[in-house]
Parts: sequence; C-alpha cells; structure tokens
Amino acid sequence: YCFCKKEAQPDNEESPGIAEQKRDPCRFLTQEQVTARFAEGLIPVIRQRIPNQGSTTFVDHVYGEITVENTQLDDQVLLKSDGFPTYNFANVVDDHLMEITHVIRGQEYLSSTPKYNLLYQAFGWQIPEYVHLPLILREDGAKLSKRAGDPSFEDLVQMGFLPEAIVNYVALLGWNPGDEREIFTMEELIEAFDIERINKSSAAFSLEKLTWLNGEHIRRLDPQKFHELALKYYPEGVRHLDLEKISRLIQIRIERFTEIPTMVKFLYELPDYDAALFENPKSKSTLQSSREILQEVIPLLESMQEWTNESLFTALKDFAAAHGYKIGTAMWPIRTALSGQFASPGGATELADLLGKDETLRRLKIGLAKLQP
RNA sequence: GCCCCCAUGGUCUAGUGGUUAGGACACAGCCCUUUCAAGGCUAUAACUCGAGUUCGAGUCUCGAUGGGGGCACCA
Repeated sequence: YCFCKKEAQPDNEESPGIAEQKRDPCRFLTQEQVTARFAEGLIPVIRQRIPNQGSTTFVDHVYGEITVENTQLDDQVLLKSDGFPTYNFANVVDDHLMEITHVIRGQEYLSSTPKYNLLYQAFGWQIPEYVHLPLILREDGAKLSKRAGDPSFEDLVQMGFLPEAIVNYVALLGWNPGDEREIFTMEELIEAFDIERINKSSAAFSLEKLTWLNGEHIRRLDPQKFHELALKYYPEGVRHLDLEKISRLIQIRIERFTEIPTMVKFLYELPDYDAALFENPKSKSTLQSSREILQEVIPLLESMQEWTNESLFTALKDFAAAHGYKIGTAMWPIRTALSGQFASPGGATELADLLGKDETLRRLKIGLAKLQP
C-alpha cells in the first residue's frame, strides 16, 4: 500500500521528481500503520516492491542481452487509487491469460521490459520471448507520430498507396532479405522474412522511396486488377471514354492512384495552351513545321475509314515518310494539339484513338488556328 | 538529470579481420522512344572521431561525439 500524495506532473525542464520517486516511502509500512491510515480515510494505491540491489537481464531476439539495474526501476503502481489497474500491470496479466508466447513491439519498450519481467517473476509466470523492433523516424529525424501529423497506414492508402506496397516498404525499414531484392509481393515477403535479419538501428521514413516502390507495385498489377482499382479515381468528365484503354495507358505512368484525376483531365477539358508549345527542338518541331503538318494531316485523317491506334499510326508513319519528316516531327504537333500539354499519357495516335475521330479533328483545328500567322 | 539502444553516401541498406566498400531511392548525363513515363547505361556521393588489439580493421575492445528511446495513479 502507498498513501503518498499524487506527485505533481514533472516540470518540463529539470524534473527532480523522477529520481526522488524511485523508492516508495510507504514500502515498509506495518500492518498497524496501514490500518491506521485507512481509518483516517486515506485511499492507497498498490505498488510493486522492486529489489534495491541487483539487476534484471533478458535476451531480446533483435537486441541481444539487455541489463537494467534494479535501482533504475520505480516501485511501480499496479492498482490505482480508483481501483483500476495500470496499463503495465493489466498488460502483463492479460498477456499471461491469453498465453502469449512472443511479444513483438517497438524499441521504446526495451528499457521497461525488465519491470514487466519482474512482474512475471513475482507471479511465477513464464516470461515471453521478446522481439523489439527498431523505430521508424521522420525524415527530419524525429519520431514518427500521428500526433505530429504523420500519416497512418490508412492515411497512406488514402493518399493512393497500395497496402502491399506500404507493407513492402516498411518491411525494408530495418530488415533486408540478404540478397538484393527489394520488390516483394505479400507471399514473397512472408517467405523471405526472417526475424534474424532485423537490424537494430532506427530508420527514417522516406515518402519518396515509398512512392517509387508503389509505382513498381502498380506496374506489376494485373491490368484488369489495376483497372478495377483505378475506376473510382476517374472523374465524371472522362466516363464517356473507353476507361479500360485509359487504364492501360496510365498504369505504367502513375506512382499513386491519386495522380489519376489530374493526369486525365485534359481528355475532357482541353487546356488553354500557347502556340509556343508546338516548338520542340528534340523532335525538330517548329511553328512552321507544325502548321504545315497539321494542315496536311487534318484532311488525311478526315478520310480515314478505320480509326484505331494501329491504322492511325501506319497512316501517319507513311505520311511522314512521304513528306520527308521524322516520325517524331510529324507526331509532335498532333500530340500537342490533342493534349494541349507538354507531356501526356500516350502518344499522338493513342490519344486520337481514345478521343475519337470528331474530337480529334476538332482539337487539331484548334491547334492549327493557334498556328495561323 | 539518470538509464537503455543505435552509428556505412542526403535517405534505406549489404558487409561478420584482407573487398576497386556492393545494391536501391533521389539527383545529373546519355541511349531507347510518336510526348511523358517505364527500361538500359554512365556519373557524383559513405565507413562520426580518438585510442588500442592485430602483419592487417567498416568489421574486435575502450572512450568521446552525435542521434533515438525510456524514466506517470496515460495507454
């Protein structure tokens, strides 16, 4: 029993209260003294008496042998004055009752594990095996915590990450398979994972690398599966188009599902772009070449019977060859006029196929108009 | 303040006494290419410091420094 007053919360700065509280002043109260205090109407807590000497040692599967001097341990409260057990006490009892054999938890519990063990010993219970895991830090080195606004697993899913990619990434934080593989399916991870290869130092969480890994997982997705997952990200404006075709085009280009809406926006809303976009040194495109090409290509496309990616590509390739253009030079103004963007998911003919003949011709004419002197 | 843990490029890591210190992300360049991605190639970049032990230390020992965590009638 301990009848001491509740200690005031330790001050933020120096907190001498901690050191002084190690040993409970009430630990040697006699039966009479206890009875007397009850008679005064005092309400006690129950503390565990920790030996004043010796040390407590245990072996962790990751960190090896850990020893803490008993003098470092508080006479910890087991039952609070309201009669409820403390977390630590309840935890030990609960784990024992549930016949827990292995405790796997964060490294922050490493130095308090001895006091759990002392409790197990006091009850004569079997001490479980311990596996303490290195902590995950933020990139600035601070501890990752939801209170500080760091994302949870669910948040990451919300942000467009695949659960298996998140698990894959986190597994790599403090563990490696011993070879140079990094990308794992759940099954492969289960197969390869081994507690023995967990390392001891904490790791910084890199959203950048998770993003890359997520992209790898997305690309490896079965196209049909990808399409199903992508479906809910497609905005209303794009739903009249062939969504499966769009899915095939964007699967290899996105790293997060949340990129989809902005990536496909141009399909239903042609951006207001500048004619300068038609100039591109890499494809040897100039304003003039672009104008000439659009002028000739529009009637050519108007006469097309079969409107598919393949037929369009063949026709345009022949067109380029006939006029002495590089394919890139011929395609650039078309792609640009169709997307209104410097970059797009899919090339000229893929976009034409997707948009359909009418919309393609409409956009090409808009582009040509921008190029008229 | 006391105690515990950790320490290889900016980040994640391989490495268990002898290596040109390997890989990945990011960055830069090149190739490929109907744009962008993806893919391929190349480049830049690391053993925290100081003493030992040893013929020889990233690797073993000790110390320092740095970082993280824990020290509640909270869970």
